[in-house]
Amino acid sequence: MSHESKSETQDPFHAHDHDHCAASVLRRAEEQARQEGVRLTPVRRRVLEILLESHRAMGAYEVLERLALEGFGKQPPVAYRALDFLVEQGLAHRVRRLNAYAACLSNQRDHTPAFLICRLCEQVAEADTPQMREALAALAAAHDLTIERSTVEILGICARCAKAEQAKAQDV
Amino acid sequence: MSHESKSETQDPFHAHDHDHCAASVLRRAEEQARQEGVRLTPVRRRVLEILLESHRAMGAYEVLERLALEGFGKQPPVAYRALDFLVEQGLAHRVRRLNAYAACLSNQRDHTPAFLICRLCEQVAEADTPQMREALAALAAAHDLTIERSTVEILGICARCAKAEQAKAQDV
DNA sequence: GTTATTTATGTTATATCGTAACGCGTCAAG
DNA sequence: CTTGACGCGTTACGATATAACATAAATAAC
Repeated sequence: MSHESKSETQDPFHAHDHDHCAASVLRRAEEQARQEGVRLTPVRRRVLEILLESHRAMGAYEVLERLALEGFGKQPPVAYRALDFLVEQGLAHRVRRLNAYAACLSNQRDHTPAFLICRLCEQVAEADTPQMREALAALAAAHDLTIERSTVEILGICARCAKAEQAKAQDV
Repeated sequence: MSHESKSETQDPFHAHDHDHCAASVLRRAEEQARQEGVRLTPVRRRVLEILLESHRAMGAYEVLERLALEGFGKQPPVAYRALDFLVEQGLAHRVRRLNAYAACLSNQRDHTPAFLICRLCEQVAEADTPQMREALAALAAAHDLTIERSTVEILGICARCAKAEQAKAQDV
């Protein structure tokens, strides 16, 4: 198995070493928790692992179902609290268009990436470019608004799914 | 009353002729409905008017309450349907961060503006710049994603509220 | 080491947001 | 003047999210 992945810019829409990518996020989570004096408890860690199983964004209730099966609490706050913790720590992100959560794949502590969402396979990629940061800053400046948080989400169809769709259309 | 407003880029965070701004949107709505062969029925028109009363984004149930008081239906679908219609026609936008809706203040038929939201006064401005469009396109291209829809929302504090906060702090 | 304090987990209950499905009325086309 | 599409209203429900409180575990104070 090749380890060519630059853990900086994982892109689920293209081939990557997922085991490596998941493990590296978990390692970072542990280290970060130690450093910041917060606790990566079993539920919290497990939720992160669950999110890391795929690059799909998962709804809170979907996560909760998994937790319940594994002997954790069965009520919504259990999932929401763990997810909120992960989001606060920058270990996961909330994808508003989907009312769902995805593990953070970057190494940066405080970043507000853009999300690229494939409507068909539901995979989510994050991206953080200077160009976008500048565009956001320019907008805010033009309106005299002090930025506190920003949301950038792009919904579309990834290359892999586009190709698959085309193939399907040909078959008919 | 001065009519200096360029109906292209209304900015609720700064002084503008609101009556003019609301009236011009309604005029556009009527014309557009005629042209596209869709009907701006009483409920639909009223919802647009309600949204236009302020530059705040309103929740569906908030709109519904108003409709109920005025003798329209009292059940959620009444509000959601009218709002969906307005969004489809590009006469209103959905602000995802707030789970709420705001009247469209631009004249463009199909546009996907960025939203600037003040956390304190809850006013919402829309903005559509080439720089942002390019940043979005670049992101999508970099990930081989075909854009279908995009969401850009900036939450912060507008100049007016920032000033007010400062004044309050001084008083203490 | 024991006690006090904080933090986390689990619960019940409820709020908030959104939609499916159906019946009736209205309007425009033939 | 009928028929078919559309819109409005309803009931009922599903999905998402949070408040409030009890218990247990971890950390801090003594």
